[in-house]
Amino acid sequence: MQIGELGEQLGVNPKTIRYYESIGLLPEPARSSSGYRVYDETDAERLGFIKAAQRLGLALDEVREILALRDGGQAPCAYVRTVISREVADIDQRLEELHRLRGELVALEQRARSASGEGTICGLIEHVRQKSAP
Amino acid sequence: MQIGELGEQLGVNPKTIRYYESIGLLPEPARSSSGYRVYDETDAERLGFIKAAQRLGLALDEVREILALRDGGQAPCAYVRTVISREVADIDQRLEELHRLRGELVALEQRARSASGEGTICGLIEHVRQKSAP
DNA sequence: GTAGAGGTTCCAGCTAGCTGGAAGGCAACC
DNA sequence: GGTTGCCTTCCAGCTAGCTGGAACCTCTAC
Repeated sequence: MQIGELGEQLGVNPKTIRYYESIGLLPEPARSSSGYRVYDETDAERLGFIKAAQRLGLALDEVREILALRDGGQAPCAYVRTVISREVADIDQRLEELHRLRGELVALEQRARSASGEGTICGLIEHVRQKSAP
Repeated sequence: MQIGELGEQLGVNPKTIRYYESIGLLPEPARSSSGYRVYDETDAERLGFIKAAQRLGLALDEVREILALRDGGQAPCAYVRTVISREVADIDQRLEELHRLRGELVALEQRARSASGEGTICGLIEHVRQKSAP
């Protein structure tokens, strides 16, 4: 498939795909006779992985490192294990914090639910609306 | 406490704290007679919240919105509830993705653990080391 | 009273991660 | 064969989120 289709499929701008290639996140793809980039499902999976990791707050540098580990899957070693452990510990902390944040929000919502019946006017709206007004 | 101490406590650069104030994430603090910013535990808690939310991948704009909800806690209403629900749904998705990513990494580590005894040399090291070399 | 650490404002510049535009090539349809 | 649309490279510019530096003030210790 061409770059446009890949981008469409994953919701990623073709520009971004070329950019990822330029910084070594995606391998240089095959080219058609006319020079167009040609991608396959492996590329799509990889791009999906990048986007998922990114949504979780990983920097592209970290993603690159993880992908490198994944790519060279043949003979991992002690060093690799430490890299992975660090990453997992990091994720665990994020999980915990996300849980806490979620708890806070849910508690807020409880308060919202109990405080007002179906009222649609409150000071908060004004507050929040300021976002849209310059 | 002064800006330096607050920063120290939370691991945040004083510059960053002033920046947060300038974009409305932190309220304008009290000032000492000589014009120094003076903070209390409430500010520390708020800054901690901001940093936690940020580590989870929330943009400062979103953090601002959540803080606004929190601040105006007196009379939440229907609109507020929808904002919160959206945020919670978002978090749930992130939680799920984080779990998946964690699973992948742990699987990778299993492979590492079983493949090599205590070997410290492998192709991966070279690969990963390229990061440090220009 | 002077040195040094830490505070102030203001303004400029930086990194990460894209994104837009120019200038042109290729493919497919009418 | 011309138009439309997607592709190419290259280079510049953008937003978010800081961060560094200049120029100056203030507190504390010697």
